[in-house]
Amino acid sequence: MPHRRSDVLAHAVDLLDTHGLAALTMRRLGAELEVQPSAIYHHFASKQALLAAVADEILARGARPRTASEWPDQLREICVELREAMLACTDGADVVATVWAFGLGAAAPVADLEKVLTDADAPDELVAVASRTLVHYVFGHAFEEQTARQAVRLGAVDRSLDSLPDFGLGLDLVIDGLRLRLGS
Amino acid sequence: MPHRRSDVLAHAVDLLDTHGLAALTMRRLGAELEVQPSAIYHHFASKQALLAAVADEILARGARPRTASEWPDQLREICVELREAMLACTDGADVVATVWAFGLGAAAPVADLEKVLTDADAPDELVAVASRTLVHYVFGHAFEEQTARQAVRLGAVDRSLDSLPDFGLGLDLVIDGLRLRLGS
DNA sequence: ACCTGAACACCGTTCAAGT
DNA sequence: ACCTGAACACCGTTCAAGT
Repeated sequence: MPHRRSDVLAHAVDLLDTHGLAALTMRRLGAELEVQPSAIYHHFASKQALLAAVADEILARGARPRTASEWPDQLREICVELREAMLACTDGADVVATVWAFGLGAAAPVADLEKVLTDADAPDELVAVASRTLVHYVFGHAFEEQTARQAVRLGAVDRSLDSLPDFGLGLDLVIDGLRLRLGS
Repeated sequence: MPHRRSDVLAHAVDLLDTHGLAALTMRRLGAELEVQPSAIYHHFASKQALLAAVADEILARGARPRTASEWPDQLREICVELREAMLACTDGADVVATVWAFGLGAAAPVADLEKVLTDADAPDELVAVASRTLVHYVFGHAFEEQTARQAVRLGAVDRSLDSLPDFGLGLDLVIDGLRLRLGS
């Protein structure tokens, strides 16, 4: 029976979560689907396009109802949701951050942050700086945490995980006088 | 005539800077050195080990005299130096951030930040949080900027570069009440 | 619409053997 | 100490052809 694009995508996320980014190859994915690698190109133009869809899917799966009413809380809510969506999938931070940096997908969180700031009547320039700075922090923190965990799990390295600070611990970002509270 | 480890490393950085991370393969590097790919394994245990050395070399080449006397300026000095070292080499941010996250190298900037904060009598916990937060910001910003530039240069994407905020523009980080000024 | 089969041009790594 | 040559087990992608 033929596969749909969504089947291919679901198997790709599965493969990523189960065996990591290195195992997410067109050939292994083909094997998983019991199909020739070339068949995947019917659904996705390239591996990059597949990864972009995977990144969006990781974010979609992490979506949660937003409850905060004040904009500083709304910003933190978006950051925490982004962070947890990425950490919920093996190598999720790597995939999402890379796809976003290439401008190929994973644009929703930044768009959401920008909307909150715009609605809060922040000046345009600050909207761009603040939302990017926030995702830089979230990506950096999540990527380090996830990578360090992997490295330790693989026994590749003896880095202590104790020194990894919790997310947002006591942290504020102040951009042009606007204070963005991340700490709990 | 035989090559030294330093020759191999220099050619690796060259290859990275000239043709990007995708071109930095053991086989191409071998060809560049007019040597079999397997010969590189005499100097480096693996490609990962080579990349770690490349990351350290990128940072070493970006080293500059430190002139600031106050600790907030010293922190910014380290961040700017790190940033510029990474941006000076094609895919430098990607290589340095990845090697650092894996705990395989590129540890000097964080160690320097920690030293400045320790000398400024910051409490231990804050030293760890603050220095990591700073590099997360620097890595995130540099990685996005470098990747976006590449994507545009390759014509892969039509992302506007205008919206990329300058580094540290009007930005302060406040961690447990300690204000770290990045903006100029 | 969805897939096969074969091919092309690559990878990192290992290892016995050479000088 | 430094390298060769050959092999192993892989990659992403293309494309004519099939159903």
